Amino acid sequence: MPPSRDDSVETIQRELTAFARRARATAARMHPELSLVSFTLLAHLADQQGCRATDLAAHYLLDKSTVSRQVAALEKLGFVERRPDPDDQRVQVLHPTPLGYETLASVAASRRAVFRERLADWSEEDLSRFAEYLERYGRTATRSEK
Amino acid sequence: MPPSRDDSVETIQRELTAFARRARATAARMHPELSLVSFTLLAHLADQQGCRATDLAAHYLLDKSTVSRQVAALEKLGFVERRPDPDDQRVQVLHPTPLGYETLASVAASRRAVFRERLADWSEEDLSRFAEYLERYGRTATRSEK
DNA sequence: TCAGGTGGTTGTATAGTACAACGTAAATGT
DNA sequence: ACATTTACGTTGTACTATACAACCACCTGA
Repeated sequence: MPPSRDDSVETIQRELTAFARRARATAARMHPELSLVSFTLLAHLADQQGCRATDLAAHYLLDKSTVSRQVAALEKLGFVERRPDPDDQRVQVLHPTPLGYETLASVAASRRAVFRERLADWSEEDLSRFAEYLERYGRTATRSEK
Repeated sequence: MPPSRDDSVETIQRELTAFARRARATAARMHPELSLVSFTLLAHLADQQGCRATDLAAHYLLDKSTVSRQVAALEKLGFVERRPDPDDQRVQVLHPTPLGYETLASVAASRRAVFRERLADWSEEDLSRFAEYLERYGRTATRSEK
């Protein structure tokens, strides 16, 4: 007998919740030097080739004060540098430093390794379907939070 | 062209991470009276029909001090009661109170509603496959953290 | 030009978490 | 049987991530 719609929803909810509960601690244990949040912010900077604190806040639905402090921490660690915006003196354009890029690459690699190992015995087809489902879920979830 | 194995792994990682980052805040906004963690602990008590603080800590990989404080908070809110264990005076068996069951049911219902709405336009087949994938992922993830 | 909006920091408060030290109770080994 | 070790739980302390509010400096448009 196939699971009912409600059963599936229940399972999805339970598993995502469990994952959320574990994620931070796991990430922190794996990379004491770069928390889940810092990692994400730094990755975004690398991806965007620099952006403003406000952009980070908007993109991740964080308060600007939170971003301000996270960025300050990243700067203190030497992972991020601030460049003035010639068109607007209020603005600081944030960029990863070479050390930032390096650290990001190494953390990203080791995170990837963990996931890859964890998903080692999945078929290619299952992997791509799982990825698709998560993206789809992420799109609606993000939308409803805005 | 189908995505490569690495692309899929990358996506899965990114989406799960994004979800983790959002989950707590979202849950807190939805249910100020019962955080994600409290909810989870209370749900476990209901599910197990009572258990010890140590069991909660082991099951959720939390420090016993964390559990102690969470339980104290739940008790203060009137959601949990402690019963002595006749066989071991050190032990307190934790049970949801009637109010605890009630609150749990209402929060669970509203959480379910959010998920149901979010997944409303998914086909039954996609839902059940997504649920399966998450369970499968959860099993390996849990194992590798222990 | 000046009123209101924007970018960012800082003060304050809260939740969740870990680790260490502790008290008490049970279990174990000699 | 007693001493040692282990187990359960609490409390003190500290840290991270977070939000909100107050603020300053700067920009923009009527």
